[in-house]
Amino acid sequence: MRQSVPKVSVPDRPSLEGLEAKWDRRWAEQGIYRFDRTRPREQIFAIDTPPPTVSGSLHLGTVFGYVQFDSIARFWRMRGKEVFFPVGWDDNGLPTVRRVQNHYGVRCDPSLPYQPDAWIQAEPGHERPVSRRNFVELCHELTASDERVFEEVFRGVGLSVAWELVYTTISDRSRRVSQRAFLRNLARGEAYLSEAPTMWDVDIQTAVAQAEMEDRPTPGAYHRLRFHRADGGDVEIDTTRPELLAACVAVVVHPDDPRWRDLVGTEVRTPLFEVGVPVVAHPLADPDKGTGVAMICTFGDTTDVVWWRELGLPSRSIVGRDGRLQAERPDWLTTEAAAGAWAALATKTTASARRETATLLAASGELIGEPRPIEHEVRYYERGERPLEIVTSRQWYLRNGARDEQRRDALLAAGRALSWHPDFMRVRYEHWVGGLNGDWLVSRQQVFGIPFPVWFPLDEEGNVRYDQPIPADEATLPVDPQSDVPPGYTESDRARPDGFVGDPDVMDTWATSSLTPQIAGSWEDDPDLFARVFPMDLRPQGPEIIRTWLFTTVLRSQLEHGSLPWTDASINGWILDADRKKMSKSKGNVVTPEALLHEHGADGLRYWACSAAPGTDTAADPAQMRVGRRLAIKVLNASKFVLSMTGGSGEVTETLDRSMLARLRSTVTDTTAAFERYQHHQALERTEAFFWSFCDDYLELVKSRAYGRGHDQEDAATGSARAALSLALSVQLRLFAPFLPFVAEEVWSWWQEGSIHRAPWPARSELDLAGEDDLSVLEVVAEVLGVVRRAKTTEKRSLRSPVARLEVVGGPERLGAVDAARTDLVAAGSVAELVLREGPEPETLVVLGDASRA
RNA sequence: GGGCGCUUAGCUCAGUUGGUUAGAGCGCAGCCUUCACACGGCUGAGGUCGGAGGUUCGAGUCCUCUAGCGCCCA
Repeated sequence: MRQSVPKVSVPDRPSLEGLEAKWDRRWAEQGIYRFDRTRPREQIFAIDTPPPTVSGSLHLGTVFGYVQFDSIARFWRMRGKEVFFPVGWDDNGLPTVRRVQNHYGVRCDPSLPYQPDAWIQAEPGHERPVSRRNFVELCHELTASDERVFEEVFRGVGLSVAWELVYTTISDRSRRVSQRAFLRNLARGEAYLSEAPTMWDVDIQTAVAQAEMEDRPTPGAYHRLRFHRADGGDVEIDTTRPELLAACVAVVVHPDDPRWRDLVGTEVRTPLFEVGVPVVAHPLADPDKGTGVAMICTFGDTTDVVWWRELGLPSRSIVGRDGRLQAERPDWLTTEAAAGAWAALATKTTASARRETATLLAASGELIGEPRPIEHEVRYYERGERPLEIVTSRQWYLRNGARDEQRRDALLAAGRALSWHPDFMRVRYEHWVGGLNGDWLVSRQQVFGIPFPVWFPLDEEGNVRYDQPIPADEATLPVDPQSDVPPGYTESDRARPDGFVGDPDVMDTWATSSLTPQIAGSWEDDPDLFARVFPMDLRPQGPEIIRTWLFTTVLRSQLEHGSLPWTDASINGWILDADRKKMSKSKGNVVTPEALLHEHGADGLRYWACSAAPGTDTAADPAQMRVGRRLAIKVLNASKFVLSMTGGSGEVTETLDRSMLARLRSTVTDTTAAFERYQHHQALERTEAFFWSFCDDYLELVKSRAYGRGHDQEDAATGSARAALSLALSVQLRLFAPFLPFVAEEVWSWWQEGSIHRAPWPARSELDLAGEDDLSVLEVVAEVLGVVRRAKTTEKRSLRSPVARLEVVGGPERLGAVDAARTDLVAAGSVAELVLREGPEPETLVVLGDASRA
């Protein structure tokens, strides 16, 4: 076991200042993290990284997650794998639209003409209308500058990203991949167009998918309405949505409810509008709610949709896409009273129509009592501000197993085949897949997004033939059907009878994000690359997007490739603020990564992130970052010390040295196993624990010998210490490299060639120790040294003060261990006389020297 | 209402397949300065692992019930 030491160049006062900038620049110059695409698949570790949503600032949670799996990436790279570590920016869709509106103070008005050389200044707070194309240009402009800011942060925290692989979700490549995948879904019958009731955001004016909805407690009120029976009696019905009375198509009771059995099959008349509606029975009617009778409207909530569909009821829609009651009187309102009531409600928003309806009902005597205020859960778009309405519209859907048991089972099997870290996250996937209640609605009515690559023919009367979509030719992708022309037509055919129209909708952002492996791997554009990286190894992501990003990626991969997109998924936890509250902009408790990076340094911030277990919610704790920074400084100083004692070369012969290396060897084993199980926090903890005992005990014990005091410079014992120190430092720096890449690289550069981040991961074989002697020596001697220190501290002496007599009592093993390190122990403790005595109980007795000589 | 997770020292958290006196850091207390480190070092005090019951030779670690918190889905 020989360790040859090359030239060493250690700064006088090592410091963390400036390391980030220095090494980021050198890594870029030397292409340390560049992806070598010539390597075969089995030598590649491919990561499907989450593209952060491009907005004003990078969320700390994004940095937290990225740092964690960067440590994994660095481990595998040192392990000899070529790591495919791309990064993408999600700059497509509503968040970008919103940001552009707010940043520039503009809104998109598609009716305006394009202004080619418009110079639009940022005037937040305004709402200046601009053309669609000008708006899209602003989207590109702003996201490009946001992305530069994001990249700076990512570089600042030392992510080992292959920057040549960067992609954006609005780029031509992403458009091409999204559109191609959609065309294939369409060709295989997995995508279809359907006109159906749809959850609709009335402000943003777009359809919303199940995955993007959430329930929020919202104030409402029960109104008790008087419906009229044919025999002259009344039926009382509670509703929270009286404004939908004109849309009432039936009233419903539970089939087993004895109170209303006679009513079923009869007809009742609605209040105000005097429309006859049937009384029907359905098990979803809750006898305990209100009077046990509910009105069915088209559509007040999703239960209405179920009743409407299952009972074959007619459609009487009155709410428009703008969330207002329609202007013209519905043709089923025929009486004079009905017309009068409608006139008072037309064009009102649902909220004000609700109040007006209550007034009208009170006046007609058909409102019983006062409305009773309640708070109930109401469905919203997660980015929206008003409750969702249900409107009927034509949308694209993708089959996701909700209506197909075989497909659903296949998706559940995929979830079981995937390795989850932590494992319990799998349950969230299974519940989501098991609870899907409809196919995936992928179309959105928005300005900025990836258009559907289809057109529709018009018949001789100018009607759109939605049943005969014209798909784009794959070779022409990406296309914009608003400006491009379908095969076999010319631009002059647009919007003419016997001509065509382009599909005006864009895809849901998840319809693109679900294809990140295909985008990053250049599916079809670069088949050689794709074959080398797909299926990938790891999908790291946050827990909140299991039902969206993770599920949809599995779905698309299964539809297109019939395989899982990756073998492992690692789910990181939430970031909470110091008070353990979830960080959010509205609470004003968001801490920016830039500020933390500036204050604690990259390695300090990384230490905090890597200390957290996968899947565990974690507080943004500055104290933990300070600890990390302190560790990095300690690495600098301890390394400087170690390197001051190396020189020449030697062989590790001393038992104490061998004992230290044996412990390091088991640290390497544990750390490697932890990384292989995606338990980066355990790897860090083991490495750190070894390092501190290395500094506190081994360095203290060995430094006198390593200096060569009282020996010739080339003494074998000195040579042994120096070789062991040198080897231990090399191994420890490499163990720290995934967590503290800057300080590890800095120290490495003092005495080694090349980057530590391409150096081999420490192997047990480097620490192969011949011989069978007792390797617990360090443990025993460190314990004795601890007793000596305690004695000095208790007596308030300096640790350098002399010990007159040190007596160690114990069995032969204990005494043998102490004897093996006798010289080191005596030197480290300033011991005048060391006595070993056999005895039944281990004991250590310290007699301090004369205090005056201390 | 269903599901998942968490509950370990004052605080923030580790604790792998159940196995010797339950670990770390912060904070706290005391001590030590200049020959690696004051952006420091050493030493110490402090938990019986939310509660109850069970399985076991043995449980923080498995099972049942229960309380509180968080998240997801109804």
